[in-house]
Amino acid sequence: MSKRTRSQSVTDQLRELILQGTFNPGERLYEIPLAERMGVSRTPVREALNTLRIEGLLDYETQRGYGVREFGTHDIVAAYEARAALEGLACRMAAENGLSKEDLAILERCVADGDSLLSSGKLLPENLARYRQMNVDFHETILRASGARILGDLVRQTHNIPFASNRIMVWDDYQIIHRSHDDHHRIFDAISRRQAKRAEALMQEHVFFAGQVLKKHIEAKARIAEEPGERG
Amino acid sequence: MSKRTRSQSVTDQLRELILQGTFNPGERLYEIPLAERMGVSRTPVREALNTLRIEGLLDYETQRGYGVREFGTHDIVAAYEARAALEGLACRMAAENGLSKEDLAILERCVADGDSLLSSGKLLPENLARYRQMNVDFHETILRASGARILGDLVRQTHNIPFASNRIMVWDDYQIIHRSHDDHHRIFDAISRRQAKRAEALMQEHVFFAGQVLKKHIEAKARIAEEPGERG
DNA sequence: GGTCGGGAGAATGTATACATGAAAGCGAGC
DNA sequence: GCTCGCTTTCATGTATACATTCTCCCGACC
Repeated sequence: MSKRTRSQSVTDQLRELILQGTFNPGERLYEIPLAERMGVSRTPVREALNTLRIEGLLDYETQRGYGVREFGTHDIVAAYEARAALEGLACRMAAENGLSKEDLAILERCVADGDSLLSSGKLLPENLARYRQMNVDFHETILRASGARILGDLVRQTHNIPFASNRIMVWDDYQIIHRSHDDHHRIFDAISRRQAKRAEALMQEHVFFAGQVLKKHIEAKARIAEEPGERG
Repeated sequence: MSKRTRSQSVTDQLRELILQGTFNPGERLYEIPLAERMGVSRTPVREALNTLRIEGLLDYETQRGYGVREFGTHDIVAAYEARAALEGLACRMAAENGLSKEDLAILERCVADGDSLLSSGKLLPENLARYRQMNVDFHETILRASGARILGDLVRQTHNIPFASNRIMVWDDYQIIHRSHDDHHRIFDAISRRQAKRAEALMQEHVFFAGQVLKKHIEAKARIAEEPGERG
């Protein structure tokens, strides 16, 4: 593919580290140690820090440097609500405008691929990556088909929250995945028939629901992590 | 206030230049001429270009530099639709959570100030800046009161489109301004009474309508600019 | 003993030199 | 005459040296 600069590489690495929770919330990030860790000079590191600040992952104060922004369940839910509103809007616009043959084919393909991957009654671990890719393709195609580049830009930003990325999913419940893929069926149907309002409502609910699932997942995890210490 | 770095200063200057339409759509921006023009080295210019790229004002390709992104009426309308969805969501969340005494007081004050500035039956030119500030305060207070920092971040991005900033308004029609301020009255009422859904709908319409007004304004301008040449 | 002020150290901000890669023009060969 | 490829030129990418400012600590003065 296309060659990437050190800046881009460092940005991606650092973003990944932050999204994975490598750093503590509020932890300060110093340029020089980061540069040494990444094996580059301060220049690409500074560009990466600036980039991630604008993407909303870092806090910054003039002459005082960068710190990892703190996120709570509240922020994650809000990000999903925003994403639901934005993707719902994109879905409506796409349905109103009508999709190109090519985009319709991509969506149809996504739906069919999902059917196939889920046909065994569960999602096999070796199919995880393909399912995830299918999901990303589905959503990005609709965003693109909306004809409004800004919507994609904004949605991408809602992924820049730890745990909120569309690459993160709760995989342990087949029922939930199945329902989610059923949403795709219905969204595809609504878009094909140019039922704009229905398409919008379906997409809103689809994304909102994913956020609720993730929220419960995180809260359950937090409960498990806390409980062992205390006892009744 | 706080001291600003050259990078921040250059970023703000450059953003302003682009939003004002100083550069032609698609025009390439070279680092060295820009640096000379701004009286700084390439370093702050590069940071500014990177920042504005992420903000969505510039296009960029590796090893090929930056260009001014092209925007059409379509993009502006889409930005307003996105903003309507996001601010509507923020408004609903604010109404659901309930506002602090201080925030309620700010909104009340904004409404009263607007009444006062419009009481003469028109908006005097010398009151323009104050009205504009009032409008910004009103919207930002609600965004803050939503409790979701990401919503403010996203909305700010929708302003980063030429002509789409909340600082731009169509001032030549008192009726429209009056109606817009009447929206503020009703939004304040809905938020005070914790009528979340009503607050959301009002804010959506408030922003959407502003976008439509702006669209007509731009189209009218374009028509005037083109017509003199042809005669039928 | 507490507080204010100065200085040392360190981190960020900026400039500049150097490296890398892209694009365009010129020349040679087909 | 056209095309391919080399070379030159210039813009971007990166490293590094230097400037500025913040922070923290220590000492003097109240």
